[in-house]
Amino acid sequence: MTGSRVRAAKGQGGLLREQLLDIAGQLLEDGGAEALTIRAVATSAGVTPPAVYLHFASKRELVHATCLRVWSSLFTEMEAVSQGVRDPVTALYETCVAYIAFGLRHPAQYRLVMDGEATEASRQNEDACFRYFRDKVAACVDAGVPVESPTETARLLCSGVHGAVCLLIHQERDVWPPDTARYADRAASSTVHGALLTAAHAVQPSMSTVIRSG
Amino acid sequence: MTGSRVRAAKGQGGLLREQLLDIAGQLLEDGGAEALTIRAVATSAGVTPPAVYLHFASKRELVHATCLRVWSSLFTEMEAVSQGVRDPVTALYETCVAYIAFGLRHPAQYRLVMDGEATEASRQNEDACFRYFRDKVAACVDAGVPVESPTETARLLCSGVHGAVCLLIHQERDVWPPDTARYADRAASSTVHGALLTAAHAVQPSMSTVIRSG
DNA sequence: TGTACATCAGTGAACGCGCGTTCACTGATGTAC
DNA sequence: TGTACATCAGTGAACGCGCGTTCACTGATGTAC
Repeated sequence: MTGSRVRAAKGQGGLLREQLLDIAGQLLEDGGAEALTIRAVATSAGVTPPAVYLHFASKRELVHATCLRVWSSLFTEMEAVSQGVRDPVTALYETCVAYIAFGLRHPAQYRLVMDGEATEASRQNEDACFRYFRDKVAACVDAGVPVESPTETARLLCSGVHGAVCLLIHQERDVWPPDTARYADRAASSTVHGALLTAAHAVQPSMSTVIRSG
Repeated sequence: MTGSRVRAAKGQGGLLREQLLDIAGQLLEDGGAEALTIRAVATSAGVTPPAVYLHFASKRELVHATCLRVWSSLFTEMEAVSQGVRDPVTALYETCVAYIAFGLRHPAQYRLVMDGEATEASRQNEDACFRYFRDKVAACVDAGVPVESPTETARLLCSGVHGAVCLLIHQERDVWPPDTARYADRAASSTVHGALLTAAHAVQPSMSTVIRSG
């Protein structure tokens, strides 16, 4: 792809590492997980495949490093939206919207970190994500929202936003749904409502409980 | 695996087709999607790889036929649980539980049909699944549950149950959560609550709306 | 200031692997005469 | 009743493919003397 690359200066071999990660992200974005191969990354960087092994011990490590970048972006975006939001339930809602929006903007990246093989670091990041939601729930509890188990509630939230992302990623983009932002909104709303309501009184839904709620 | 297979009688070549599909399902169950190869299916059936091509034109068609079987099982199980349930919201809830339970019982199959490449038939089945949920929502509407858009609500339901399945599939089985049945229950409850509540008054959640609901 | 040397960022060719798939062939079995 | 033949369910060996990875090598550059 590139072709005209100048060899890095003596102490600057590490530059290629960053470049390779940039390219890995781009390949992922353009062609999904199966487009992310050592050969493609190397070629696109204007370098031969063995050069990749100067910076990553294996493909696994390249993928792993790519995943860490994705997690990092996700956390950054989630933290940004709830800054300065007073109402903790609204903050939780905004966090969900940010999560869903991130997944939709970077579908291949999202799939990679969620469906990829479970390394120790990936498990730690998933855990951090879960804890992030749980802390947001705890803030709601502090503000008086009735929640039996913040842990269980956080799981419901993770499940809800993940499902919303999956469903939208899976669809052909231009066909469905007509309004992505609206869908993300509704999905986040549904997730928060459902999780907190279920957390408040752990009962199976029936017509009476739902109608009363409406 | 098998080894001692007797060649099918003259008119009975089709028997192998069914056997191959059985084996494909088993391989999927045991080793996930990447264990499903022409060679593995053939070997496990006690037959050579080219024999598979007597019954399937390509690997793609074998996978496709496997997917159709999975969809069929899912539909059967969903239809079974809501038979004879009076309360339409409860019926909807039971349908969600059945969906989630199916996904947890057949994780590899579930992933294959959901994440696999989109053929025309797979799109039709997804659509049928979506319509199934929408019909259940329509039944709620008929019974007086306030729902702005059954279509949008059905999407939220699909999203919710899908997320619940994904999250549980993704975890190591014995580690989390402690009680799978309870989780399925809560996730279904949360999904139905959230979807119907969001459908009733399409607002973003805030502390006031949630506390009033609880 | 000149020169030998170690270091470092790469190259080029090749390896083995498992995969889907193809092709020419085989051997049993029902059927027509 | 016997025999030639078409049919059909397979076999066995091989193909090309792209992949991750390895190995011996190269050529520029900073550094020690």
